Amino acid sequence: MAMEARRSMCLADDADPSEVRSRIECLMKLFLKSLMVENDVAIKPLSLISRSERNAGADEEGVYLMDATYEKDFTVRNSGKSFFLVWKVMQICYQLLGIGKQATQREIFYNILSTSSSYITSQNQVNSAIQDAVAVLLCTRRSLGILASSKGAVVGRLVIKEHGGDTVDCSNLGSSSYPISADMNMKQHFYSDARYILVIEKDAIFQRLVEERFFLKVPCIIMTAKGFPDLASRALLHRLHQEFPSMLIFALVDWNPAGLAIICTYRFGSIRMGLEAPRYVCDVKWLGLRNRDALTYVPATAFTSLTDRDMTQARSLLASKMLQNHKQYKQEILEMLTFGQKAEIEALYAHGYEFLAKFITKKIVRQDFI
DNA sequence: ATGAATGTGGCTAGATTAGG
DNA sequence: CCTAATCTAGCCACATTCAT
Repeated sequence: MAMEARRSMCLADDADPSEVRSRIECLMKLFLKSLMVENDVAIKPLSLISRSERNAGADEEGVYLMDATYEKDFTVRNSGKSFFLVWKVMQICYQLLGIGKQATQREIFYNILSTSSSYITSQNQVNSAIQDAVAVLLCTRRSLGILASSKGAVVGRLVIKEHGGDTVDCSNLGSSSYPISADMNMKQHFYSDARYILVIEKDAIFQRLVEERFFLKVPCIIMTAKGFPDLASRALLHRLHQEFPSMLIFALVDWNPAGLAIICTYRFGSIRMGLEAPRYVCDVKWLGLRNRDALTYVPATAFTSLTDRDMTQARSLLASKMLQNHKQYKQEILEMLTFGQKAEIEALYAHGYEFLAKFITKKIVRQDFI
């Protein structure tokens, strides 16, 4: 305990390209030096911030990592591949930064596939190598020139002025929405007269609200990441939160453990990306569906039983560090476990298609969120 | 031809297992 | 204890296959 208390919070820098490049050069020099020591040739291991639960902490602001490290050693059996991939990622990033370009995870995957295909079998390996690179260099993915590709969309009372000069009014897109692009970085300017930001779990529900032009009735910005939030959507929400700190942010998710997990990812971030988590989190409120909503509005036939997996996820959420100070969230999930059932947002359609908008409006007016 | 069912892939988180 | 490697799960988009 005393050991942990002494550990300090660790954060990845948003360093500029030359700084990142010099960190990579520095590592490479140390690596080469280790090979040239007379009578004691050795391959220097890489030192990374540990992304294990033990090295994580959580406070009101969200998840963070402390400074415990581990060594990724080329000479240890089974570690060679992952050791190589981290270097490979750093090499690609070094080149990207040199020419001032950026690439998505997917592009980096194909890049490695085309040059060193025997080292990888799936994108997952490259993704974790990228996270390892962040943990070695202590700089953000963005500063490495890695873009987070996105599946999210945004609509409503938001005007986006591109750096180049193009202006998009997200309240005037007809029945379409504005895709959250991978490089929504610090260059755009945002203008808005909204009072709320609505984060919707499911695209189908999002589309319904777009169709009804819900943002005309309630002054809001509506966004969705279409399922589990990707980094780009989280980054946009974080940015909007900073631009418009007075706007309240609400999340509308299914009434199941995964719904809360989605809220937690927006609200607290994740341990895996703990070094960057503080750059993505924002104060999301849980609007619905919650226990009382489900019991009040969801017809009995629309409930389904919690699966083993749901219950595992629920228990893991209850035990997680980030929820320890959030009694209300824990209470909700406990009640869900007791009830043993779950329900989807679509279940509200039992009261007609217009009910969804009424439901959301009522919840906001009554300040019924946690 | 049309629309439903099925499969694949991309993204995320987390669980599991083997091994030190 | 720890990590690496591999799976699973949920979400969606998109493509393919299958039955009408």
